Amino acid sequence: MNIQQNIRVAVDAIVFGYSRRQLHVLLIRQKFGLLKDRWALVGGFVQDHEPLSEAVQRELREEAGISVDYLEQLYTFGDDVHRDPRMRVVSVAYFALVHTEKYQLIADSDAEDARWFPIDELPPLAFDHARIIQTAYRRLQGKLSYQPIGFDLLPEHFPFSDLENLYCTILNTEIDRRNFRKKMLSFGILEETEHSAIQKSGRPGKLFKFNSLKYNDLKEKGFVFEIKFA
Amino acid sequence: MNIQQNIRVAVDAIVFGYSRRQLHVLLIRQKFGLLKDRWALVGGFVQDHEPLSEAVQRELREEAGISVDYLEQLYTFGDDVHRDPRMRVVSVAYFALVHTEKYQLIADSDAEDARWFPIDELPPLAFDHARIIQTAYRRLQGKLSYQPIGFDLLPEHFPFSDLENLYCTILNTEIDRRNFRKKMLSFGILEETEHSAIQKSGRPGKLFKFNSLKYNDLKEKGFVFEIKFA
DNA sequence: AAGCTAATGTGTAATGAATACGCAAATTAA
DNA sequence: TTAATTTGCGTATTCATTACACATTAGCTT
Repeated sequence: MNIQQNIRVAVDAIVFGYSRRQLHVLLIRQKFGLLKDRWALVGGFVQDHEPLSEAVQRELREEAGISVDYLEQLYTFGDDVHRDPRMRVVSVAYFALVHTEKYQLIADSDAEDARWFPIDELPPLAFDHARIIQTAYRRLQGKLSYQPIGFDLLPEHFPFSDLENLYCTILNTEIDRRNFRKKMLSFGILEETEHSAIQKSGRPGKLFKFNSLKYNDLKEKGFVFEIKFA
Repeated sequence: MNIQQNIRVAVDAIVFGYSRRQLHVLLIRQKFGLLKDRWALVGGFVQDHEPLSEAVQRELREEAGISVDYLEQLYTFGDDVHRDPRMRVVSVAYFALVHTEKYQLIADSDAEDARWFPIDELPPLAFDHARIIQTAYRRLQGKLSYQPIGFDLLPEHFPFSDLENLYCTILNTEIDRRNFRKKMLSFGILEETEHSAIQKSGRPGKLFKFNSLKYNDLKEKGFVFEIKFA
């Protein structure tokens, strides 16, 4: 096999977090090169004997100090030959979600020049990263309607209204609170805890937790977690 | 940017065809190397200044002499560092569909060592291509239920029963003929033609054609072409 | 030509899920 | 105490899916 190639393989991670009723994306500030000080996705070149998904996790650790709760391959960007002006780079993008607890940790430690941005207040981005984020956002919206993926964005215990708000903001739609609750509970993947959420006003709500065992059980049986809105 | 990398980027195409009530996959016989005479997917290395999708089309032209009607990126296989025993190869797999007319042309010209295999009668395959085909097959099954993608596997004019059989065989399920017809027609993306299909027995059926203009129109408006089965 | 078989084409009742609400209960703030 | 707010539960209506029935039109057989 004698084919010489001059193409680099990179990975990029679109990490989503949710807090203060907003969807956030993790970005890091470029430290070197032409695009110094521009904001960009976490990412970098893959090492010769490193599986792609491990490369993502390594970059997330090195550049932002986090490990994620959900990771899946999104898309490989390699049709634009000049994505990176310096050389031909094919980038395998991954789509990641983190629980809001970890979220806080990172958001506070700004030392590393890693920061969360609300999805609708993104700064100018390096390369084609704006487009990549749009692709990831659409994927998130799509997945949310037939997979209970939203729990990876919430803390372990949460009031029902937080879950409802998450769906509203990410899908950018209005939901009937009562029907949403009914449908979501009917899946049988939520557990009521003993704790309650104390609030500024109104009746205190019970805290729920996601039961991943029951979820996996149902998923194996081919159950579909479709959730629609009026 | 000083990072030396020794990873090759390849593309592979999973081409599906449909005929004689069976789903088929296009394979080519390896002519060189360790895996000589093994069957494999159409594919090869990407050239330095070539977009990924063009690389796929080039390989399809060079190795099988076809152009496809539908092409979309499937997944990038690069977690198994020894997929290809000779070196590290990251392969971007594409998922393709061809109309049955073209199908016949290829199937007859066996000269190039390109052949169609029924999906459930695949020969031993090179590399991890069996796994890749399984991934593609599942994607096809998934897509079929919410996108009218099946028309890319049929000739321009077809009787309704052919469409129904396509759904049955690919999804491996039984369908109520009457409800399927009703639902499919309700989308408004099919046109009745003047022609009829003459058959061995039974009342002759009208031939239909897929109206891609209407389809694109509805798709833009966010219409969902979901089709379920009992 | 009459009758059988096979496939198409249309209709309709029954079922079940999604939707649109109403309203009581539990808490805080005034 | 009262108003405001949020949770939690219930129910009638609407709409889509499902399960069928049956007439129609052809070829084939006798």
